[in-house]
Amino acid sequence: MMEISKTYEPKQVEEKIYNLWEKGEFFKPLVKKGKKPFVIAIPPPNITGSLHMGHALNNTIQDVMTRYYRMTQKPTLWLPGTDHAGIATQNVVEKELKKEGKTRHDLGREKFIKRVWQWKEKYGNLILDQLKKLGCSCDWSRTRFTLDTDYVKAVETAFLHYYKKGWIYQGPRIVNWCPRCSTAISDIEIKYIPSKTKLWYLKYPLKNNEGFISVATTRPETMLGDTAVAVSPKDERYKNLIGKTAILPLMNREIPIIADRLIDPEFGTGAVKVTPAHAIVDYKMAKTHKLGIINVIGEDGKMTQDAGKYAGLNILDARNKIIEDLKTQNLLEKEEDYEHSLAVCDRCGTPVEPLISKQWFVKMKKLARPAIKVVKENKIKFIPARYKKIYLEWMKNIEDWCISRQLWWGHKIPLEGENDVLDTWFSSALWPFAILGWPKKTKDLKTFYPTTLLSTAQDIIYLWVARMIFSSLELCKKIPFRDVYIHSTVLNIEGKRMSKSLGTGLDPLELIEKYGADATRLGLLYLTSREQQAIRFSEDAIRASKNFANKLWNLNRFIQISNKSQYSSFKTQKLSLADKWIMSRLNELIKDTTDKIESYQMGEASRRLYEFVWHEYADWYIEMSKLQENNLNVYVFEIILKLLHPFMPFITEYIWQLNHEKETPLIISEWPKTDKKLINLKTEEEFEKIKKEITEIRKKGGGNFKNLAEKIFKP
RNA sequence: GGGCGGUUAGCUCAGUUGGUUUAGAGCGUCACAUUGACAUUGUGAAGGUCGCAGGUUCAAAUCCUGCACCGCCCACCA
Repeated sequence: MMEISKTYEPKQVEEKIYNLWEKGEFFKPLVKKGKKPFVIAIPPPNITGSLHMGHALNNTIQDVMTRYYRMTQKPTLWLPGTDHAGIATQNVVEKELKKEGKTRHDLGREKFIKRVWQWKEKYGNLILDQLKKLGCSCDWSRTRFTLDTDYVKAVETAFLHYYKKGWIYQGPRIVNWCPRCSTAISDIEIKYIPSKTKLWYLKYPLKNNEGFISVATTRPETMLGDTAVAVSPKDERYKNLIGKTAILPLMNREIPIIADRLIDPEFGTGAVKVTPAHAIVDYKMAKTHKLGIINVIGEDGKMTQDAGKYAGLNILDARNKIIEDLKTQNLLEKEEDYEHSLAVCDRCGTPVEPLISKQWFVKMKKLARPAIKVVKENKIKFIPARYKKIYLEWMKNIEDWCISRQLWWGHKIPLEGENDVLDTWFSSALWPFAILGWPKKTKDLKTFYPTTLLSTAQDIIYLWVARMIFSSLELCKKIPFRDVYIHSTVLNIEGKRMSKSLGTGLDPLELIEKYGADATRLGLLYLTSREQQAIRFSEDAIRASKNFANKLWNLNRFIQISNKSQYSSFKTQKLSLADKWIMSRLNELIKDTTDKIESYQMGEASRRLYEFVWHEYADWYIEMSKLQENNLNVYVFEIILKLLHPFMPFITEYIWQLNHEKETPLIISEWPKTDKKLINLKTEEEFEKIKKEITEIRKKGGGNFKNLAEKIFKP
């Protein structure tokens, strides 16, 4: 090592160092007897995905934890992989086909699936390569995919297990239907967007010419399937109408007027049309009041034969026609502008159509009970703790889970003659144990299950976290993980969600390119704090971290080229006040960093490290070492490299390698231990006083440091 | 409609169980500095009635109540 460049160049270092780690197989766990392993199953990114800021943060967090525990010499395993992502992937490939002027039906099921696999081979590992650029130390030899042969076995086993227990049943039942994806979707795959529409007030004549009852609706086209009118039992206005009969206009069908507590007397006229086939609440009322159920909208989004003369029309045309017809019959009382939340498909944004369909469901009651218990009793801990309440609330009110999807890409439902596939999340729910070999009793499963930590985003708690918990408890009789860490959402500087489609996204790979992986990682963490629900991304933090990397680089340069002698061994009796001070501060730092990492306060840890390295070690100790006979520069610096390694793995390893070429690489070196005897608050106080005196002298424009130097440097 | 988080220097954020006479950091701004690494630097400075209104306390950015604004999640607003 002759010449070292004046600035740190991440690009020349990162790939080289990553290859060195992979070659050395340091990402594989070293299993030692009697040592409890630390294990993370990665939230498998969709094969359609590319790294976004949320991934960058979440995987940095996981890598910090992994690298830290690896250095504490625990057997440490971070399991990677990808998710086949049913709807998402199918949509992407369908879009590709569309460019060729084809639909999936032109290809047929078999050829289409083949095509998706081709797509997967080509692009499916892109995101894993991006994780490598970030520095993630996953055990790539254990990479899994949710449609691997073994994984398919696991899914089948799980399905049959539930089936044999009688917990799986088939509809018909009302489901959320996406007409564009032409599949059922679950409640949590819906999102709501604000939408401007009209509220139409329709007049339904009462039998025997006794007048009218008015109902308000945003969906007049569904009236064709009405089988009742409902009012609140508390509503005085309608008391005498309950039990009477109304005539459904346009269809001339007699329908009862019922009372149900689900009706809010404040809304509209207080009377509501009941369409059990096309509204979830109405379906519930139909069950309690034993009402008829009439399908007037089909799975293709068009009016069915039961819609009479409107059959075959699409929804909007039918709506307009019906409004027109009601107007001519003088049955439209009024219409007003109305804003409400429109339910749309989370994947494609198409308005969701609730309809009756034959689907597969998992009964949730019995699965939920133990999943509530383990969280209530803190067998599984949520961090931040507030998510515990959110989880429990959802689990307590859980509905049966619609697990069939009318897609081609996914796990086929094991049953004769079934064409449907399973909800992607049914397979993701098995992730932490399926990737370790379940249902086979593998060595890995025995050694590494249950896992230690699940780190993920808050929007996935129900969709995924909850389902892993009940699946594992039922199928493995074990919790899937001990801690659930919910990281902050990364917003842009305006406080808006980062999103590619909104143009508010920022590509972490560009940041890595521009500032280096270490700076990207440290900068992101620097912005976070454990309890924070959201953080605003600011490129300044990444830029500052890049400068910090450079500072570290130059600290090394200085230490290497300075010809000061180093203390060969560390002996307390010979130390100067400055030495005692830095040792005291250093040992406090070791303790703080350790505590903060273990309690998921990585933002705090990174800020603390930054502060110490730059403003205590560099600005004071290194500066003073220039005046002192012997010093502890190297000793302190090597501990700093270790403490920083989980946060900035590339630069720390590189510097370490420059100085320790043939020794143990930093990645598997031993995490430093605190020596409490060296923490001395009196020394620190004394030193702080001198720092203040020096600052005062500087303010006055310099002066004589001789007396102070005596105090500081004399051993 | 319910639940939750936030509101501290121009910007992004710290501030541990309420208490070291001047509330911290990074970025930005200003002044000065090239004397053993780093100008991606060093030294120093300016900049805050801690969202608003009450309350508890000897003492509140920190606890309580109400309100406002921003954001997130949930929900059967027809």
